Amino acid sequence: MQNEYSEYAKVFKAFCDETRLMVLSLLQSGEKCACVLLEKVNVGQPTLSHHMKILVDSGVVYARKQGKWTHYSLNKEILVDLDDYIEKLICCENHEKL
Amino acid sequence: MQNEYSEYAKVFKAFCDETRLMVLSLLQSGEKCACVLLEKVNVGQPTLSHHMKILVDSGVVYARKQGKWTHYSLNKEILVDLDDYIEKLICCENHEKL
DNA sequence: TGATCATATTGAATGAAATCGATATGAGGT
DNA sequence: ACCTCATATCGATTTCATTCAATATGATCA
Repeated sequence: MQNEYSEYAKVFKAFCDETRLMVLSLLQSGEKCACVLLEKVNVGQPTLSHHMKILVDSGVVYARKQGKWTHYSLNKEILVDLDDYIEKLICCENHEKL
Repeated sequence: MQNEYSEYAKVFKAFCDETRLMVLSLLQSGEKCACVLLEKVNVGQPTLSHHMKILVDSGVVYARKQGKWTHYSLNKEILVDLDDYIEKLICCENHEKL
């Protein structure tokens, strides 16, 4: 099974972990650098870095390097796609292939 | 960290697996019994049953028993909640706590 | 009540994810 | 060149998920 579902499954994986959900929520108010995120989240620095990698690889978050810092922000386009995906599920029995 | 994020993380976990995404897509056109789902999905019967349990426990899918059969359908209310959750992330820097 | 069918559960194996301490990288400042 | 700071990677450990074969449950039917 190597289809479009595995693509979406990968994106949804970004949302499967509470630390990552918290990061996404923090990014909702705008771009943040890793050190700011680290203050708010209850994990160590290597663990946060691991989660940020998952978020970036899934496409949900952008990384922008500037000097020593890495600034993260939401990729709102992919969030709109996810929103559409879920809306199609909600939309009343229209028999359209997802 | 035992907060609202872990609640949503559990719901999003339903979407993390391609087999489960395929099931959700199949349910989009209406209620289906497990035997119908089993025909379409590339896993064995116990594995499908395991996935259906995850979907039901997360609240994304309803199970209705009728005689020998179990009929599954989407819980559209929780899908609307997810939709709202993602929309709040998209919505432009409004500083509202998620 | 015994057979059959649909589904659930159990137990075991294998694989993936989360976490952390230690260390590496690489930019800036002295 | 050296030191420091921010972040990334590595290696190991532990925990969690996926899968299947085997078996259990429980409804229907002969």
